[in-house]
Amino acid sequence: MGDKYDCLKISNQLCFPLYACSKEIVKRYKPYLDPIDLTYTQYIAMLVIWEEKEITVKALGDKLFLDSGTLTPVLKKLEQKGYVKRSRSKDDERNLIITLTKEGEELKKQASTIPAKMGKCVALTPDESKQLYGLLYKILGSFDQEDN
Amino acid sequence: MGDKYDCLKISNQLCFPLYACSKEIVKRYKPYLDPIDLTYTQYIAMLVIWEEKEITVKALGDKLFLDSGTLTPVLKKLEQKGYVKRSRSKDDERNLIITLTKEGEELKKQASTIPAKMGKCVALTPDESKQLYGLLYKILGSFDQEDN
DNA sequence: AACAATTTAATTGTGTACAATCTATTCAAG
DNA sequence: CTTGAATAGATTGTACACAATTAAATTGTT
Repeated sequence: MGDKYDCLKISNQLCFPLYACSKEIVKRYKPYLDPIDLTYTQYIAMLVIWEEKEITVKALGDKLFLDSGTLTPVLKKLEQKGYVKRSRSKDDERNLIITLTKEGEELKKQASTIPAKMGKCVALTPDESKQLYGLLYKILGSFDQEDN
Repeated sequence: MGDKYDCLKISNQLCFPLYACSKEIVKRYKPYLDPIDLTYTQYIAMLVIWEEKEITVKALGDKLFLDSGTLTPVLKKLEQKGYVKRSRSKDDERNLIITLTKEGEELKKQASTIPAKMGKCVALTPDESKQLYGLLYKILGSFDQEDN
């Protein structure tokens, strides 16, 4: 039992269940996001925009761990759907400021029922969820540091 | 503190750190996978193929939580790189069997150093890693059940 | 002021992911 | 044996995700 290639077994990888779990949960958002015409990526962008009211693409990217290559098309989509406005900062023309439209603000009400519905789909006790949350943010925190 | 929209705060989501953590770790595989000319998806496919020696696309998809829409191009790429062979089963022509080539088998040696290198990049104690692993597979297990 | 270095977004190209559909093969009921 | 249902892969279309590059604006130094 156990040769020198055991380390390559899929069941010995930590990254794989992380990757699979993430994908499977994101997939389960779809039935709840379809009615408000958002994809998962658009949804988490909206979460931050709802919270911040106004944010640059750079700051949004830092919070979501996404770069402009991903965010530019996502934000153009959200603008096209009428949920946000994109405009350059007067202070510094390099910055693109994202702000909410009235429709975007309205959407918040409908979205507010989603977290509770999704909570039921994760088969963990509240305590286990808290543990998982803590472990994930411990990893993410270490990444923030190494990136300075 | 805490209004009725607190549930929408990004810091109250469990899925988001899962999604971010998965992406960030996958990204950190790149320096180790580039030298053997594999992407992360190609790598996890190879992990299973190394283990199984011979597997159908369907069985591979079940293990990786991926469907043929994703796997077909990935496996064609791996074939093109000379690491695997794709051929229909004689028993049941619907099944496509993936087998290792000699080059694919050789690659295993070079890949075997990767897990240890990646282990260092995750800032968890061995005990925490075990905890995280357990929680993730608890979630994945519950998904397997609901899918029958 | 002048210009090199930095910063912010946008763009381009490659590679997933996945829903929906299609095709070929096999299975199952009559 | 035959037709309808089921199964396995492939295909198509949409949407990320990210590396690498580009372009515009700003900052720092002289």
